[in-house]
Amino acid sequence: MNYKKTLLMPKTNFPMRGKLPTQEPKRQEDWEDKHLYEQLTEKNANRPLFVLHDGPIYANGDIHVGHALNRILKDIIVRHRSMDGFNAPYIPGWDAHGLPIETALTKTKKIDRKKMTVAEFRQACEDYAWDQLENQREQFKRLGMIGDWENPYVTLTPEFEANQIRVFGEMAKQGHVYQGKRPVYWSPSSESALAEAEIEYHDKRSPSIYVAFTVTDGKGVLEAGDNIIIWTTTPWTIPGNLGISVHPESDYSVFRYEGKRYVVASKLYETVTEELGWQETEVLTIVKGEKLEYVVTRHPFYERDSLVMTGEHVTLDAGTGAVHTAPGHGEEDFFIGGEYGLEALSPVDDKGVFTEEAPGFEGVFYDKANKMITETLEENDALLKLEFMTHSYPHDWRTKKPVIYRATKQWFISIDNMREDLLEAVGRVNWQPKWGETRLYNMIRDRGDWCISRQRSWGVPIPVFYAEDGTAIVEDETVDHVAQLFRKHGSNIWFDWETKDLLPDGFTSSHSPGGTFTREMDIMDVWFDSGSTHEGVLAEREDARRPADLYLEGSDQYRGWFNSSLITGVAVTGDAPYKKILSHGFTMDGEGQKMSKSLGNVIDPLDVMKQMGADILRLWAGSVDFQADVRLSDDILKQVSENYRKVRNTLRFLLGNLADFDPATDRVPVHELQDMDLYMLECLNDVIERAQEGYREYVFSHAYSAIHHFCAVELSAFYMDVAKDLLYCDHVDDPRRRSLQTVMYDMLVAMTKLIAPITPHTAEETWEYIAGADTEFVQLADMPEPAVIENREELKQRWETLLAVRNDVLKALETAREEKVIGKSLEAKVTIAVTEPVYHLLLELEQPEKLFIVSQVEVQKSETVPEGHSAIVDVETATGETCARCWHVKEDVGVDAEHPELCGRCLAVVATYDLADLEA
RNA sequence: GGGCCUGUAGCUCAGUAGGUGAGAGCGCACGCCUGAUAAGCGUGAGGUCGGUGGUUCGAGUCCACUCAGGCCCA
Repeated sequence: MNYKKTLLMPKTNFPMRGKLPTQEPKRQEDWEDKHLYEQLTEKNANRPLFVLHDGPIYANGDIHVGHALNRILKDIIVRHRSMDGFNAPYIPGWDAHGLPIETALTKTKKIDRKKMTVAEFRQACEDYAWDQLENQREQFKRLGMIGDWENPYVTLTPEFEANQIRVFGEMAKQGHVYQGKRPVYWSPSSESALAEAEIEYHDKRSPSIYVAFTVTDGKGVLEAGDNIIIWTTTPWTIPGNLGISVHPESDYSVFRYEGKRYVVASKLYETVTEELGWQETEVLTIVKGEKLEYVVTRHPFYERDSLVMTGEHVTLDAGTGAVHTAPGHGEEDFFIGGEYGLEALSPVDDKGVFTEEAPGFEGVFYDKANKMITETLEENDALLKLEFMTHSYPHDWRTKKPVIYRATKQWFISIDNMREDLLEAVGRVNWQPKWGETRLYNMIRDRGDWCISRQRSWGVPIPVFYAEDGTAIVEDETVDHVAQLFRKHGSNIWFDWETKDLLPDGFTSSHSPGGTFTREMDIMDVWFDSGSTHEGVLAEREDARRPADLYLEGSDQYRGWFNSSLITGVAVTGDAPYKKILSHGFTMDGEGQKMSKSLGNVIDPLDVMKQMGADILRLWAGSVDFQADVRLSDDILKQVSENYRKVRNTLRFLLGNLADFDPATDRVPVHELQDMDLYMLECLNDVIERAQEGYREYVFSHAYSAIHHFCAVELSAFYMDVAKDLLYCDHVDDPRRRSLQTVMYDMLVAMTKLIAPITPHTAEETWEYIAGADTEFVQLADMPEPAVIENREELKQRWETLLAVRNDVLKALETAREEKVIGKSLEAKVTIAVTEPVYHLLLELEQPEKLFIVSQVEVQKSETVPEGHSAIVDVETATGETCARCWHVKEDVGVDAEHPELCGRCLAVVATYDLADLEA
């Protein structure tokens, strides 16, 4: 007869394969329909708050794998903390202002900015931003993220803008805000500043000139009358020249030509003299660049000094090694000039025409002035050579005309007067990894002032008014008023309303006797937007708190959000807006190289979710050491899928074998558990402790490996393999079986909870199948507590010894298999010789053959065992008949005539079943 | 060029405060099972711990340099 029907085989509808790509979206809909997030916050309402403050994502484009990594990590934290005794809200954030949106709009959509007002254009930007937000929101939800998706924070909302204005006002009040000059890309043809992204390079024909600057004070290194030679392709910037830069580490040659002395970098001496066509030159001496610092030369045609400075930016691959420096006409020039206290002289107006600050050239277009200036240089005997060359030069991407560097008035945040406070605040923050502190510290220590002006449209206006005499008005009264207006009407009014309507009623100023005012048209750097989230979100919302417990972003944000938030936070509250910074690395390809379209090694998270499922991507994120850079490739995903399968099948096996187990009635108390089951409960305790520590300390890979290792090694390869015989063959109510199931049930519940933060879809799916699960969603349950077990150490040692014996048995069985003595292990009888203490352990086992999954075991004492082994194992064919039901080879098979194929044990079990029922 | 970081088996990770032979899982190879079956089990082969040179009785673990990657600046 077929006794298979009398076996208690695993029974479950939990599918072996998850079909994640199609199942996950349904589950996500279910979460939404049943308001899982609201249920969660309600349930945790009275628990301590844990605020993970979300850094805003820029509202443009599809999410990439970096976003996915960042947000999955955050979701793991939120989900875990929510199950670990905290109220952990998640408010997703979007950065919705800024140039990329302007660019996307003008580029992809057919919008002609020139035909619309600023306010209209800004409205178009806002519409676009909301569309992008919607798209990204769906993609994040597809990742399985839990959070307040209906009420995210968005930097373009009136409340947020109002708060941002207040941050600005507070900083102004404390004297951190000032107006200064700084060179920016300027397009005379558009009469506006351009961003880097609006520049394209084309070939341009330019004059190339060598100019001599005569030394007036050689500082004991050079002689008055010596001539430092510079080279430039923009003669028109000579009126703005205030200095000459040399490299401190390079050598400079002083040489004689036709009675005059000249200076160039030694490395370029040959090329320069050749270029100038000078022969019979004579090198007189060589000076290191740093010695030339503070040498004074005379401007070639103005009555003013030109100072020699040293800078690392000076290169020796072209020119003379002495660089013409005009702080108002170049970024590097500006910075080095700043170090030496030079002003950003920029005698050019909006149209690119020289002002009276450039005597002799007033009213001349800069490009036209090139010739005049060159002639003036020649008249002053300073021009050594003129020729023309074609080179790559920045152009306005819209008008295709060349652009220039021009210093304009900008608003700055002064870092100098708050640097000490910032550095101290850095010291009070908890950093993970530890080096984050050094990194941000160095950055704050070395950073210059923060230029917050942007000559753009799509952003928060700088709330400054100007009086008739040009005085800037930044007062509490005006700033607060603007903030209130923005909160009510949005910031578009800044561009729509009359200036007087933006000022408080009856506002007057002694600087405006006529009572008229104008307003600043620059907007704020978007880093000011995101840097204000602690005010606009943490301080504003009921479900948040400042300082946040945690900020978690990619390591690029030390320069970005961590930085800007610190500055505004310290200014507004006196301290950092975060208690802890956790940072993650970047996602590289399988070889550790950065992903790029051209290399074709980019992995799209949307594809991964479509093909494998969000839980696979999440499991990847949970498995890697994210504090350094992480790798992602098809092979890595394949491996993650394999590991997922292992965990999933383990859960499935547990479910299947608990089909007849009702925890309410079938549970066995801990003190009545079989020893092996108790040991496994102890193993579960271990996993719980390790996984919990991994989650709590933000080392998810430890939680992941603890869970996976437990499934693969402890459960699948050992416990469940051994348990099958008892589960299948024993009587349903056999206490040994119920003991097993009790532990398996606890394992199932605990494991489902433990995987929930990383793979919520799979966890919730499993939860649905668990009989007696007391919450609707596992997310609403709490993390498992380790069971109370006595003599844990002793228990562990006992079983570790037994498992070591088992290893030796398995090896011996494999050898026997190779020698064709046996096939499956149940065909074997093993003789195990062990030392005294182990001998007793084995004897204490009621049925040692179960542990080794063999049919018969004989235990012997041995004085010694070979080094590295626990036992001497001999394998032979078991004696007797194979029981048709339990497949063990037994001597007592056939004792009952009615069931000649059964062993005594199976006979007893079968006797309790109504076989007729089973046949039917 | 500067600041910070990473580099242990094909892959993902462990390697405690320097000290018995460098580990795990996955993958791979070979085999078993066919009562977890597009599953399960076993055994095995894989590493000059990026490289070089030091410190030390002894270094994957400390120091210097170097190579390769990465983030942020210039």
